Amino acid sequence: MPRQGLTRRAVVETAVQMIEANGLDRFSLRELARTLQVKPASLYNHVNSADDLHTEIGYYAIARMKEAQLAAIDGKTGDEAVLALAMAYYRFGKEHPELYRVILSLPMIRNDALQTAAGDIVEPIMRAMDAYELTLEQKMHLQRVLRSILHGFLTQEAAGCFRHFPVELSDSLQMALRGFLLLLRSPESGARA
Amino acid sequence: MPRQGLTRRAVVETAVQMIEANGLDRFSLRELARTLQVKPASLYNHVNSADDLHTEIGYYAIARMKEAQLAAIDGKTGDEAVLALAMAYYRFGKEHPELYRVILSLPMIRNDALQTAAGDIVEPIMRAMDAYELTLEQKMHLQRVLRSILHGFLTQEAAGCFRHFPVELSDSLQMALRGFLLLLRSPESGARA
DNA sequence: TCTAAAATACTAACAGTGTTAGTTTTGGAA
DNA sequence: TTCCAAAACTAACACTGTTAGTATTTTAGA
Repeated sequence: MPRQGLTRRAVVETAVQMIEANGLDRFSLRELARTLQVKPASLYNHVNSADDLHTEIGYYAIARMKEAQLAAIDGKTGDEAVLALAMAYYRFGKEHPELYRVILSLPMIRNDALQTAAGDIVEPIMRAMDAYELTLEQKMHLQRVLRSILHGFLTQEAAGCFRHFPVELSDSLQMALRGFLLLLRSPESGARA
Repeated sequence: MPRQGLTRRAVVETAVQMIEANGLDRFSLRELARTLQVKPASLYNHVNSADDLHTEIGYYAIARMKEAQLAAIDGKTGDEAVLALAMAYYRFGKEHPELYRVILSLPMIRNDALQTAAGDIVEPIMRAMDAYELTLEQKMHLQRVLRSILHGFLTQEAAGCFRHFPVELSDSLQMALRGFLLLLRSPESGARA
């Protein structure tokens, strides 16, 4: 049959497009194959398994997220950088909910590549905290705290857990971030902006 | 054929047992039917769909979680109550990771029953903040903040996002909670223990 | 108590999923 | 031009949830 000229890259990219358009739930290898005008089995020439593809999409998503965050903090320092990073993180989750779902469904434990991908998520946050006089250990704790806040907020908002209460979502997020800034300069973590 | 005497309740409970034992991923209606010594189609006499069962398991999980939290804050007030609640929330997520996954995979938007279930998650947190002089609106914001922190921490830890950094997990959590306590008594939220 | 109705379990099948083995076609390099 | 490896194919398997239609068993009413 006429060769489609598929590549691993093309497979991943159209998969991303389909997931962003129709959602992760409605995505399947068969639909992907149909879109690429190929039989399902042919995908296995470019991808080892559905899991493999899933992981690859995760790498792609993490790269885009890191990009957005680095761009957001560019030229900023201190609280301004931290807030800019936080909002960039939040915005990515809101604007690419399906890609964000892919990221958080990655089992980061499995292999080394995933570990370094996890590092890519951390890097912009660490950089945003550059200006603070904190030990590396403190920064690592704080980075976990900020990610918890942002990730928890995003996923609960997406799941609808924050509905039905007639108070502004953005105010809640602002309050959470204010708490993080308090932590950044609180005595026990020994920071100065 | 000999009737098994199944009830909706029994179906849900063995489903919970199977999920806690083998994980949510390995769970299926066919396995459930086999465990109950029944053909798959027979389950539909007690359950409308896999989704329906999933929702019912969610109710069960939320009830157990609420229980644990109310027990934890019993007789406590102020910071002590808040910290006890937070640790109970965290502990539930650690000890029942699969049930916790069921809870967070519930689309809380869908129907009214799920909305009230979402209320069950909120109630213990609101009660833990009883002693603080806060407006209802402030408490609602703060409740969202605390849930974000705890949920975000739990899911990222479970996904392995916190590995590979040689700093204590519990210290990170403690720092996050310290930040929340700071927020509780910060001027802008106008609280006093 | 006997009968009608409702509940329960069944068989058989469908459409969907990912995946594999084995086969054919194709494009490019020797 | 031949030959080989890559890429596409067909056909099938095992699994998923789900439905329609059919027995059987229990329950409720006359």
